[in-house]
Amino acid sequence: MVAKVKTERRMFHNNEECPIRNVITQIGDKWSMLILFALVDGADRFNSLKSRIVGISQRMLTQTLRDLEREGYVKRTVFPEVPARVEYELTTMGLGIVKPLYQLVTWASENHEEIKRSRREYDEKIM
Amino acid sequence: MVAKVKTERRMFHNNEECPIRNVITQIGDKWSMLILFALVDGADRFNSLKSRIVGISQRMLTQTLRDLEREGYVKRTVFPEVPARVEYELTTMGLGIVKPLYQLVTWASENHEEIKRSRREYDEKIM
DNA sequence: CCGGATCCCTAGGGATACTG
DNA sequence: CAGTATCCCTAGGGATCCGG
Repeated sequence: MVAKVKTERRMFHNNEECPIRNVITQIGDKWSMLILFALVDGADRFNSLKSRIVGISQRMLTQTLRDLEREGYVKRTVFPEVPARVEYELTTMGLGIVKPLYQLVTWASENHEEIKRSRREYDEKIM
Repeated sequence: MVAKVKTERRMFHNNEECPIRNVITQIGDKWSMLILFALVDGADRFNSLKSRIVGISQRMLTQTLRDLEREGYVKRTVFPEVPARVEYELTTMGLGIVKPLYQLVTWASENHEEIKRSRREYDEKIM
């Protein structure tokens, strides 16, 4: 069986003490995973990321990159050129978390048709 | 190498077409994962879940359970007794998604000290 | 016991305009 | 180019009270 995530059938709840919430809360936001995946193939610059991650605003790209940097997933490098050039790349830990995330994405890809079907079915029952 | 999640270096963005966002958005909320994990060992009743998942409100437990049911992860069974008794259990698909989620949780458990360290370091640099 | 219905408040996040 | 700073609006979610 899989490892326990609870204490005596009592679930963690405090963000500080619960690794699940503590880690997933950050990655679970709107853009973090997409940015991590966008960096898997190697370093990239701000505006390149912005155009590749369709729909993200400048504000959220900056902010999420800062958060990912703070968590230790992303390394930010400023090249003192004119105009400024900034590159972002995954750290070892960033590459580390991407692996289990891919497991999830793979599962999601394989099952999201079934999930959409389940949603439709549920919604029909309600109405 | 891992499977691509992008199209020609262009990331998915639309929730309808992007399995990542489409699936993760749902379980990425505040309580879904905790509820799924709470049901791994078998079916459980509403109030039992409520006391085991410390900190969850009645409102959010109900709502999240409904969402999980709609996604197809959880089956809800009402026993026509007095007082009413309702049991929730994982479906096959619910058990399915728990596996990759555990990969993530395991990773999180192993790395969240390192992450907390990274946060402290980052915050010190800023101030 | 298991919720549904309300009220309310905050954090997340979009749009836009401005800088080194 | 790579941000910062504002404004603003909505969705998430807590607290509380009511009902089958």
